Amino acid sequence: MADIARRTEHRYGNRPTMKDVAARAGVGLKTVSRVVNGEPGVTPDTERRVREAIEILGFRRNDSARVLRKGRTATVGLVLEDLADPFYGPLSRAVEEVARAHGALLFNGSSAEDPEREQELALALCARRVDGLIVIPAGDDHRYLEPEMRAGVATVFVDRPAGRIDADAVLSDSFGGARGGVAHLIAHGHRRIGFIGDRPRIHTAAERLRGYRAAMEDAGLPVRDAWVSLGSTDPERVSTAVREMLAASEPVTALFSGNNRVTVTVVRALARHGQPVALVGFDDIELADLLGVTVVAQDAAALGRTAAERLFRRLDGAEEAPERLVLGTTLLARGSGEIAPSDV
Amino acid sequence: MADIARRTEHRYGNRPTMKDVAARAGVGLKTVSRVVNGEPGVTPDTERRVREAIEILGFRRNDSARVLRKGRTATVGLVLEDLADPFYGPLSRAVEEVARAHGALLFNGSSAEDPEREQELALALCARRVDGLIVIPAGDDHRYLEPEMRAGVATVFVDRPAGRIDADAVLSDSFGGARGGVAHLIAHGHRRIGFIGDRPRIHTAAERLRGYRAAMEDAGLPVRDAWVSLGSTDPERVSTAVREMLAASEPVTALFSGNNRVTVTVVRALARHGQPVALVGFDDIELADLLGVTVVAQDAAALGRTAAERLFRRLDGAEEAPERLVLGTTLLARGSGEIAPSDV
DNA sequence: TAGGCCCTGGACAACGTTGTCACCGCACGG
DNA sequence: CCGTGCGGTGACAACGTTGTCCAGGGCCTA
Repeated sequence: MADIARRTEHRYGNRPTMKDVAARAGVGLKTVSRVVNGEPGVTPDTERRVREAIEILGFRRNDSARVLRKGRTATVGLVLEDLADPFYGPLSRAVEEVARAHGALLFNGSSAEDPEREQELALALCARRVDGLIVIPAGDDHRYLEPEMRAGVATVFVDRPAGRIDADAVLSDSFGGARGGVAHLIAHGHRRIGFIGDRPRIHTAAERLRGYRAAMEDAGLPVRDAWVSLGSTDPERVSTAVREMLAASEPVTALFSGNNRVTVTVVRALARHGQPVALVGFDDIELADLLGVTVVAQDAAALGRTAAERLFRRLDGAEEAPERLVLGTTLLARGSGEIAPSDV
Repeated sequence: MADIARRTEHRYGNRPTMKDVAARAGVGLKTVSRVVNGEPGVTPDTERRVREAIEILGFRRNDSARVLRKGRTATVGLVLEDLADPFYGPLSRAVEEVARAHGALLFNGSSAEDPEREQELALALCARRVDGLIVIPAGDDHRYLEPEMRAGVATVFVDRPAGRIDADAVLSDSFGGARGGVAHLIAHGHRRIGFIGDRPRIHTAAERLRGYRAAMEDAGLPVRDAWVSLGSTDPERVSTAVREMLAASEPVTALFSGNNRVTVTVVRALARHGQPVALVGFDDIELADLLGVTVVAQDAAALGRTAAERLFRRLDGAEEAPERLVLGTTLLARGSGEIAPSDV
């Protein structure tokens, strides 16, 4: 009686366990375990009785207990920046597909570009004993993950490299992509080009800025301070930056925008502006083809897939040294990047 | 010795446990547990020794064991259709935010619109003993979840209702939204309006079709078979449907598209078509404002938030009867829906 | 100074599963 | 006819944590 009362108030509700199934089927506990796990050494008749009992009781194995015993969770965690950002959806989905192929489930979490929240999330996932972790860094110091990695949590960084530790990273070629995009504008006759990017402490943002400067320098062009704007991707800020660059004493005739969110705002701002202004954006955007927006596209799904494959190779025992993989970008010319300078 | 060897080959690598911490700090196991969980009854000095040991050993509590003991996992699962679809990103993010506020982590999985995969995923999550489940149904029979729900897994369906079981559901007003969108076209003078939607076994697709028919009937307009196209959202198929409707013996002068993916393809197809054709789409799309696409917008984030809040209310003990919540839609007039019929 | 109480700390069982090992009965070979 | 081997089965410990309960010591009060 007391026993029943205790079970009833237990939080799982009243889930049957293997013990219950065993009692019902009139067999031993271990035999149930064997049937559930498809292990050999059970007569067809016994197996049938066990399966009946499972069916009747609605038993489902408790993977928490299984994990505790086996040590592997068949679970990986993905810490990204913002699941609502259209760039991360395909990336996450690609990771999921690879995980699924390896029989693993996926935890998703957004850091909201906050280093503390990234750490909190990553460590919570480690406490859940994920087998592996894929992290899109928000912070620039990942030493907090060292004990975890030593303890066997496979870890791969994506989109941006890890800070202050040696770890796998899968990146897009931000520097080369931006350099190529800006060179494209220069090739179309532009000499005063503006750069509107994200906060420079974000690795990709800094790399793209570096690519912009490199392309300008390659062409022997100066870069005025008024042509570079870095900061949040807040539409208000970006719109202001666009307005100021177009109204500066040496106004720009073309813009390079540092990521998809900036590009969206810039496109809107330019639509309100009367004269045509050339634009190349980093990251592809849905419907950008119809709007004729030229972009430097990166393959988000490939980033996710590559990172996940590397993760599972490690989980399968590969002992390679940490490596940095860089994926190329593609310039998609659609019109906005091929507009000629309006004055000169 | 044998003990050490066994530990070493254990899959966690060599993670310290509370026992190890206790030994190191020279206290009892339970005292470590108390410190880790912030329970009272530990002198500051003892606590300090324990914390030092934790720091040195790099201990992190094993939540699998904790879960086994406590019965609650502080974990919820979200089964959606495709994380790469821009509609589901914000929804997922909204669920995550609510989960985070309740101290829970989120499993994400995509069913790829495959009922079997949906079931497989949902049951795998139940085996992991998620406290709750949010499901965007791919299938139309969810009786397989009955044992789980009886066993205490809180379950809320989103975007589409559950099939053959009584459960909470949070939906957008597909019927009303479509009816309003089509009425908008009619109000602008259209009498021959085409409908291009998703497979009709999907609840929302069927509802939107019903809304279309209702609006036409309200206005006393006939609906020709050639004006209705249902099937996959494959661009090939949708483009063909657009072409055929515009070339039919009674060609349509306006189109209503059933969801974001269809709309994207329709916009592309109409861009290739010479004459202007009116269009209203269900679901908002990024940059649709710049393209001037009139849409019936639903609030994906609100769907996710509402569902998650309901889930956690249940987890907090609310014993309300299953309920169906319907969220309204908003018609955003941007130009494409206000084009007058080209002939008549 | 004795008695009781509170505060701190630890021993032990339990959560539900899996790995190890030993047992039982039967067939087969010597 | 008995030993050997093997296939089928179950008892038991262990995974790492938390809840229960008890022990010991210091302090307060009568």
